[in-house]
Amino acid sequence: MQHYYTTLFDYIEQILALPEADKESIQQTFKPVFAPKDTIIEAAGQIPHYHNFIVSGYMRNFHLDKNDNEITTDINDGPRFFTSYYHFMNQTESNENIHCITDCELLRISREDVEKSAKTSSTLKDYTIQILQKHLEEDKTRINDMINLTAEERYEKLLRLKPNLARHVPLRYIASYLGITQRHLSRLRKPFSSGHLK
Amino acid sequence: MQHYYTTLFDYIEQILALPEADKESIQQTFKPVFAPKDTIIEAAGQIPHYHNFIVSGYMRNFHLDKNDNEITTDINDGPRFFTSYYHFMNQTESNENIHCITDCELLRISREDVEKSAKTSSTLKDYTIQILQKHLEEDKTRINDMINLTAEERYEKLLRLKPNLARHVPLRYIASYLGITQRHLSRLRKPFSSGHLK
DNA sequence: GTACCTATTAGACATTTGTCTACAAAGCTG
DNA sequence: CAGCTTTGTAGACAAATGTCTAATAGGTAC
Repeated sequence: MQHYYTTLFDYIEQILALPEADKESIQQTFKPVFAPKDTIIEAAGQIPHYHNFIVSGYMRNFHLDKNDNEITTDINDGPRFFTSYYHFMNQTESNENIHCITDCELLRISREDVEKSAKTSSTLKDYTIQILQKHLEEDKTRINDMINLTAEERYEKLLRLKPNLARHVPLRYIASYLGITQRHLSRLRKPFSSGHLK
Repeated sequence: MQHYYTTLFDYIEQILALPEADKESIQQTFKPVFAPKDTIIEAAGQIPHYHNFIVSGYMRNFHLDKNDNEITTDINDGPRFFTSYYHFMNQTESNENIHCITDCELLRISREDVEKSAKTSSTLKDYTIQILQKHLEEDKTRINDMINLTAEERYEKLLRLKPNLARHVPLRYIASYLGITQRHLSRLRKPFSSGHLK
């Protein structure tokens, strides 16, 4: 299980130095979990129990709209954090399901252990701020892309930034994530499929 | 100028208790500024100097696309913070202009004073985390709306949540913010203009 | 007041995207 | 292998949205 932690440490240390004491605290509070494909690790209508770090694998957020269609609002792969953060922190009912699209290796920490760590670690808040800043910037980029780019450009960009995504994530999730129908994504993919993509 | 600070204190205290010492520190580090209509308080291509709190007035973020068209990515009114936060914190070059659409009353703090406050205030980080969480949740809602709602529904929602906005903000900014052309917004507005809107 | 802006609306037409439906390919089960 | 389900593709048409252009209305300067 050690590679779970080295992945997390590497991820954090890209942003911020991580004192040895914090590493030990992380090893005690973050529990490794293997979630097989199609596990729902947090369900809509419930208060999120854990803050999740994806070591490896693909996950998504989704909810049901008024017609019971699944709306996929986010898709990501490890390594990175992936949590209904606001509802986890405030312990309010989340409206989103967190779904393992593939087998996933996770590290997760409970709300109580976050509280405890906040008392012992002097750097936890700094790290939290950095992560929130990073996610905020990602979301701003995504909003800009929704405003500026056509559906085709958004799809092209997604392929460019995450070339393996289409190999692991069903297209209907990707279509929803891009804000278009599956019919239209299929149309957009046609030019790509002849040649450089198999 | 005291109403500037009471507005900020009220805003913060909706979220978190604000010790008297922090109030004093805020009065020393946040400077009141009156920015007349059409002031650009931070320009694209430069490192943001200040973290801004809008006491009153309407502001927007915009940048130029490849064809030199203005893209408005955000519009907000006071009271709230309004800053290119990521670039302000990391002191990197921002790609966005911050523009006062109307006369604006602002409180702003320099990067150096943020550093200083971080050392004296024990609650600054907590407050930063809360604000970031709040803004992150707002952005997630906006992404969801871009995915789920039609242009008409987004416009209707904007009118509902900010009924005064259309009275103070030119429609071309609103169109860009909604991710549509001005031509199309004009089309959407037609049903509204007969009757309940003057 | 006249001339000149700027903001907004709108017609005509093109393009993008959605809806509904059907079908084919791939995977799963017994 | 046969049957079933899931996933992706696609035709035909409709609706939403963009492009280009022009027109109108308000405000501002002189």
